[in-house]
Amino acid sequence: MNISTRFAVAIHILALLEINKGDKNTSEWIAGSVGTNPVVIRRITSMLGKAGLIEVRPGVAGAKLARAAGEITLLDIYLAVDAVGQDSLFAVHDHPNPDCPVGQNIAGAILPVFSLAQQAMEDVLRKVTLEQIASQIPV
Amino acid sequence: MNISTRFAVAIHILALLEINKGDKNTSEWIAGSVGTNPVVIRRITSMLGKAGLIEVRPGVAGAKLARAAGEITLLDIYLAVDAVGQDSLFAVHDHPNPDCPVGQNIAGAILPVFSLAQQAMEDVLRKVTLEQIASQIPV
DNA sequence: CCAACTTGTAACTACGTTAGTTACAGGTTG
DNA sequence: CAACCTGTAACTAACGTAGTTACAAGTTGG
Repeated sequence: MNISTRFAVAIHILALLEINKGDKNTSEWIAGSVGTNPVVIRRITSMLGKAGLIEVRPGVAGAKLARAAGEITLLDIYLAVDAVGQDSLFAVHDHPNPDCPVGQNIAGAILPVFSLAQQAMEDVLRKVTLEQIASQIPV
Repeated sequence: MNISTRFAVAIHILALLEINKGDKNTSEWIAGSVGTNPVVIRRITSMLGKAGLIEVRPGVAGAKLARAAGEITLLDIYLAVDAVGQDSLFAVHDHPNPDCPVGQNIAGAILPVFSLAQQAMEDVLRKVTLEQIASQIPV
């Protein structure tokens, strides 16, 4: 299993908004760069808007960053598009047998490790800003 | 999206084998502790066997660890059960527009970060052994 | 040697998530 | 007011997971 392309597409969209400042970045135009359908873009910009990362208004073409690219981290984007859902990155089976010592204690033994592993991944994303990504794209 | 319970169930199975050394750990018995169907267990023990983590033989009840619990890491198990598939943990959209500077360069800009994030997560799993998990389960 | 048991695996179902699509309501603007 | 946009519902197809039944093939004790 892997994390949905929503996350990568969201980064793509925000990088576009940063680089094409001032132009009219309609969902149709963005879709042309991403290689998908405008509705897919609008679904994601809607999530980014609700998370406060961009400003979008119904009826008004385009969108723009709500704050500087240097102050938007990949973790912000990851959270905005619900990249791993509300659950943990790691799923644990629901009904271990409480009458078995292992069944009773396995969740308690592995959940802390799972949590640390997920945090380590998210910490990497927290340290990278949209500006750092955009700076790698030639104008 | 999250990592399949196969991973957590595999850890559960191996912890059982470590703790119930000597007993006959049939797939049916293990299924009782995990709270699932014996076939689900056999599917996973088959993967663990192919990865060389346990010894199983058709027709012979039970399974046992192929090496000491202190020498089996959670990363070994994670890889054995194909927890994130053969692809990266993070998916990237397939058809960005090569005629757009962003479309052309976005993958190159984000893949290294995705790779680092995945590695950070896997490094945590590498540092935890099955023995450490099993030691948290009272006998 | 055979009856009882086991593993390995195919095949099927049900479910949830994703991505793509069409359609349309409602906001905006020249 | 006409032309354009966003937001979102609804539907489809594809894919992975988990659970299940069924059965072939291996093993073992009496």
